[in-house]
Amino acid sequence: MEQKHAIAALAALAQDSRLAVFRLLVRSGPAGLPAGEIAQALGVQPATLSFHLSQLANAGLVESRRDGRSIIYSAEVAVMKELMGFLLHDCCDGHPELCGILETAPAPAACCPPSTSKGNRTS
Amino acid sequence: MEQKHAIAALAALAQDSRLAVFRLLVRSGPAGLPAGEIAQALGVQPATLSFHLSQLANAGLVESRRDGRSIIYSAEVAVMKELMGFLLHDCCDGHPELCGILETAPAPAACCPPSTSKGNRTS
DNA sequence: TCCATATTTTGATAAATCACAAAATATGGA
DNA sequence: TCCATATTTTGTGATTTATCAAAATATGGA
Repeated sequence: MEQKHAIAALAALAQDSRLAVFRLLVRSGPAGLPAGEIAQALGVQPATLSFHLSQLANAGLVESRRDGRSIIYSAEVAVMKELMGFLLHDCCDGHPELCGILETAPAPAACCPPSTSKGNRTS
Repeated sequence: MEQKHAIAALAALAQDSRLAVFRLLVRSGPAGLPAGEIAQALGVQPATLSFHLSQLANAGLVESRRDGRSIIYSAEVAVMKELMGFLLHDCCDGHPELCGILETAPAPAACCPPSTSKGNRTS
């Protein structure tokens, strides 16, 4: 991932409606959601949502597929991983133990806490 | 982490100079770098850099400490982790295996590839 | 105290971004 | 084909953001 692409992704997420859209799509997984449902769930007008969805799509954070009259959007989680890698690239100049990022829960764990255990507190 | 804070962090990173600053500080680890060196390394004017550094600091992405006449900035990697967790919260509605995020290298691994092993099997 | 260095703050202009309304495009069914 | 539904595109005004120059603040040493 190059800087230009990273900026596009970050800028796409740095907006209230778009961040909400993305997180909603992350929750809905590969199945995704039609634009209409997203608009309804978030209470934004269809035209405004469409604007934001295209921003997210241009940044590669969501993908779309048509299903009849609806267009289903879903999150591209892999791009998020790339973004993370880019942001934290070569941390501590090859001595990652210095920043302690490996010692505590990594992003995926924070992302997907197992629904079975609730008493999950990070010390 | 709340949405407001996440937006602030994302917006702070969604800018060329600031993203470069942050990644430079990630590389320099807890030791950090004085503002002057950052300005020189990136070729931005001190006043402009100061503006960007305060944006990053307000977002909690960097911290500063004084060392004589210099002010040393360093990256707050922990905040990045929180941000990741927030962005990918409850992915796939409790079925993270669906998006495959757990199966490949997580963000920290991408961040800090162990210098010893390179065998990274991503399908 | 006085001066040089390091950094931040202020002020102003140019550019980018957001939200809404209205019109346009695409699909499915009668 | 014609119409209703779903989504996108276009146009506009208001807000935000980035950059530079100049002034202000803070620290260390003579």
